[in-house]
Amino acid sequence: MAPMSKQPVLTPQSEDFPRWYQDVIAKAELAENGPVRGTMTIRPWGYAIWERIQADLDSRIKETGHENAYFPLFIPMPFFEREADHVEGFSPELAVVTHGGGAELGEPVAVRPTSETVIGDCMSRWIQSHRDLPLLLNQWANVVRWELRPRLFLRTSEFLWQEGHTAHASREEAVEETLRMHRVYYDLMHDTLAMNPVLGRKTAAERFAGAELTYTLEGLMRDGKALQMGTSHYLGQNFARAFDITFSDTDGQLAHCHTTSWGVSTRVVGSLIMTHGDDRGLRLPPRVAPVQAVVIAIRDEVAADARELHAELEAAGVRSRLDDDTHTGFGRRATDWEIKGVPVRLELGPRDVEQAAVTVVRRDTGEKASHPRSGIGAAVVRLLDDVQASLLAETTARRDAETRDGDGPDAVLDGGADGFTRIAWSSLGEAGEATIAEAGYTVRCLVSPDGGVPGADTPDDGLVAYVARAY
RNA sequence: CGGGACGUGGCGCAGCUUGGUUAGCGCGCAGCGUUCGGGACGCUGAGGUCGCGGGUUCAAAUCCCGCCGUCCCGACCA
Repeated sequence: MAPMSKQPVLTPQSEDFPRWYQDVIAKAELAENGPVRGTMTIRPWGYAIWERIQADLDSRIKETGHENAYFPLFIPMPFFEREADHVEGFSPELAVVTHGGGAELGEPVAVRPTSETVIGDCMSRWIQSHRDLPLLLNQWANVVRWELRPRLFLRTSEFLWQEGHTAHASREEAVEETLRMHRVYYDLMHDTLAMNPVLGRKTAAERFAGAELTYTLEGLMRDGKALQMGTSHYLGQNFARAFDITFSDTDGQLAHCHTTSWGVSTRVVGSLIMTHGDDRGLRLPPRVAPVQAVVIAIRDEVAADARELHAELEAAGVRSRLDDDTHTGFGRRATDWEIKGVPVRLELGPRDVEQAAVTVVRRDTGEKASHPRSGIGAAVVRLLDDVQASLLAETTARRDAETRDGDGPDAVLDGGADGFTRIAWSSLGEAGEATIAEAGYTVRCLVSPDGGVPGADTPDDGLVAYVARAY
């Protein structure tokens, strides 16, 4: 057998990365374009991945004391106009419904691009006293932002996400919440998705419309471009003033709340593809893989053994799938599961059965080995942990190798470099930020010199800018 | 909205310049058989208002006009 040596099914990454991305999405059956430009049909395999992310993040959100709720899709237009920066930021991508019930509406309604406003409106009624605080809410929803240049998962006019919205008595508490959720996102990405994003604070230019502070998680994709994978905002009292979210404090004084919002969307599926994928397809970290191990029965006569093996894996706690579709050639099936990114493949043929063994292939390295049939469950569990760890190690090493230091705008203008360039903010500034923008570079975030996340009161001066081209 | 391209079975394309039999090809799909340890092969078969509307003509996928849609490049974005 000639291992791993077939014609590429996908466009190689080095040849045309965007094309590779599209190929993987199509061939792994993750998603496709919807009939309306910018919309996305998420296919079962893609949705299963999202559901794993969702389940993981949902439990983290609940563990930190938040409750899920659901707010309306339609929002009165005037709501947006109450917060000046917010309207300005979102009006270009707002979808507005002008007709309903066969007639023109007296008041057009917006389709939510985000829910600060409708939720703010509720908060103003739900909060009366400091005893009602903090109010910790989250919703899972779809939102619509009319996009001019859509890309599956990365930028679609409609996408799925989770948006947390909280209200607090003090700035200190709200900031703490903002940073807490920023950290929760990091845990999700690092521990579950095997990604190692750079954590930092957005510059004024990149801040969320209506926020005082925006914290971000910036991943580095395999083509050297950065991707914002999640954000957490301290909204100050901006929305509290706009929506009259007030409470009586312990002294009986009426005060405005401090609010936060934070979100992670189906975009992370795109980042998963571009962080771990290789020329053979997707490589899913075991913890998000809908199927962690696939048992391929090579020939009909081993179908019963394969079924047993599959049951054994399930008993060991592995999300296993049996592929006994021997009608389709072995090679075809092996490649299909590879493209779909299943972390471990167990091939069972007559030779294996004869030797009371099973051929085990790990997706990340392509390594193929024969393993005794006994004790296979525990061995696969160990192997999955290994794959999880090595994907994280690989992407971390890649990020570090593609991060360099520079000084001033010229650091990127001269080099035209991929990856991150670390530049002291003091040598860049808002003028430098504008200059590099013309060459397609942006300050992804500001980080403390020691690599930590800058606190809310840490001034920009003295921080280090991570600069990159971004999606 | 500015610049460029393209709409032909599910997908990818050819045919159009020079109008003329039954609109082809690859992949995919269905049935049968041979295969099966890295995207197998053979045979048979299904599937098309040639984006839409109008015009020219004996005759339009092909020429003309209009419309619609899509994709790529620029200004915004989880």
